[in-house]
Formats: sequence, C-alpha cells, structure tokens
Amino acid sequence: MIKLSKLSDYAIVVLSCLAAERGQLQTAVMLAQQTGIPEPTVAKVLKLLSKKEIVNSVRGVKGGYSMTRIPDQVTVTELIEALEGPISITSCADSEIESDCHIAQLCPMRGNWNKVNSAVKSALDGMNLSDLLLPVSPQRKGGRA
Amino acid sequence: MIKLSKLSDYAIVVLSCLAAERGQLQTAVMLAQQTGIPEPTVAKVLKLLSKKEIVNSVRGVKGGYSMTRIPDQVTVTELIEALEGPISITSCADSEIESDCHIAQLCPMRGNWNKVNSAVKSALDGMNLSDLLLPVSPQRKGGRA
DNA sequence: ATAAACCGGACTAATAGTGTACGGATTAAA
DNA sequence: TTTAATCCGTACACTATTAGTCCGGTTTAT
Ligand code: FES
Ligand code: FES
Repeated sequence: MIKLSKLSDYAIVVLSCLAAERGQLQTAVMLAQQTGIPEPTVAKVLKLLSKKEIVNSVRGVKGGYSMTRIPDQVTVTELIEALEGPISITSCADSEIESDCHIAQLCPMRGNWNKVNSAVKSALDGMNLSDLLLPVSPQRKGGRA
Repeated sequence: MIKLSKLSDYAIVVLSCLAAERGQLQTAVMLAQQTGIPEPTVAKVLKLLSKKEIVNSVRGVKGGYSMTRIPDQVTVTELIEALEGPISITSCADSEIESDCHIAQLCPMRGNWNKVNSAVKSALDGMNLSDLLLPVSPQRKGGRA
C-alpha cells in the first residue's frame, strides 16, 4: 500500500510542538500532553529522532528535547529515514542487496526499481519539515483542542 | 519502511514476459514457468493487472493474457496502484479520509502529508513500464536462465 | 541522596502482506 | 453436447511487520 508507518506521522506532530518553542527544552511528558499521543509512543519517536540528530536531548532533571535546526533544514527524506529506516521501494531495490529476492536469477529487471527508488527519494529530498507544519503556527500550546 | 509489496515486483517480471510477445496470448501457467514465480501467485498478479486494464484477459480454452498497450503507455503509478491500491503515504493523507486518525482534532498538520503524497505520485507518474524493463529485451524466452 | 528525565532494548498484541486453494463461469474443440 | 482449458472471485492460513508498552539503567539538578 506504499504508505509509511504512523510513527512518522506522530513525529511531525511532535516536531511541530517542538518547533513552536525552538530553543526551549520540552519533556516527553509535556509533548505527550500537548499532542494527545500516548507518552511511551512520544518517547519512542523522540528517541528515534534524536538518534538522527533531528532533535537534541538533554538528560537529567531539567532535561528534555529541543530541535537542533530550523525546520527548513530538515528534509522529509531525513525524517522518514529516521522513523522508518532506509527508503527502499522493494526488497531488491536497495543498493546491491538482492539477497532476499528468490527470483533474482531470472529476473529481467533486477535492480531497475532503483530508478523508481531514486525518483521517490529526490522528490522527498525536495521537501522539508516546514512544508509540513501547518500555517497554524501561533496557536495556544497548553490546552488540548 | 516505505516499500511496496512483492506483488508489484512480480508484476514487472510478468509484464516483461508479456511485453516481449506483445499481441500474443500467454496463459498464467506459461508465465509462471517462464518467470519461476509460483502459478497461483502469477494468477493473482494477472488478475489485479487485468482489473486495471493493464493486461487484457481472454477466457476459455485458448485463453490467456496479453498487454493492452505498449510499455511506454503504462505509468509506474498505474502499476503500483493496480497492485497495492491507492498511493497514500499516511492514514490521513488520502483525500479527506482522516477518520482513522485519532489525533486529527489536535493535529497541527492535518493533511499536510498530502503534499508529500503528490510529490511522490508525480515522481511516479513521470516513469513508465519501459523504464523498468531491462535493456535485456531480446533474450530467449523458453528456457529458465 | 533523591528524583526527574532520557536511554536502550525487549516484549505482546494488532495489523498487513504472502501465498494457496476452491468452486464457479466462459469458451474452443472433440 | 460434453469435455477440458482457462480465467474469475473470494476466502483462508501463515508469516512478517508495525504499534504500543514496559522495565531496568544512566545522567544530572537540587
Ligand atoms: S525481482 Fe528481485 S531482482 Fe528482480
Ligand atoms: S496525524 Fe492524522 S490528521 Fe494529523
């Protein structure tokens, strides 16, 4: 169905909150309350994002998360790869890893999905986080809806 | 992981065989033998393709399948949608169907994945089946490898 | 020392995808 | 008219992936 997981979706939501208060540290709990996403899930998303250095994490008592860059500097490709792993359209599309394709020997287009793959990837490279943040930036941030 | 299912992959393989003998009818069994893909699976792929009129099916004793158009006339978008259903990057990306998103009320980018979605779709629209058929067109077709 | 907060990984349940099977419909040919 | 080849549609079991949660460990301000 060529869709990505919900985690990416959540990530955008969480990042929106973070982007609204750039520089400020916000804890996972705070973000969970603002977004309505369950806390453990928010934590998971944040962990993934920090691994790819899209957000910055500070441990310890006054810790929390903040964005490392402005939204324009975060490509959609980065986001998706942080949440879902490398973008590869098919099992045998990735670089040269055709191992798990059991018909590779007689496949007439071995690896040609790569073209599709890079087409998609460059489409994604052309977009960044600020394209995804709604023009609803200055909204109140404490309440629920 | 933003990848599509194996069925799409198989579809290309099967279509390659079909494209090599354009106009000729070929049965699911023949195609299965040529491709090495199990027959029931080939049949499934063919059914999906015929539903979207990418291949033409003829029933009855001398029946079989053939391509309806030349490969240049079949976009990758069509192919993928035939095999995997509509291309929608997230649950709430499709037109206006945000029903299954339980945080839609407070989501700051409700539906903005649509931008990503159309970027991907147009990348895919720009490619067609002949881009995926390897330059190995005039190969013998009876044997296995 | 204590408590707030992140880190890493493991675990379970739910969902989606893979591959197969079966009964039915259609049609050329015997 | 009967038969057999062939597609059609759907339904099913099996497997892989994803979603969501939990827990013990580490860091750090007070
Ligand atoms: S389908 Fe895997 S190599 Fe072609
Ligand atoms: S995440 Fe679904 S509407 Fe925003």
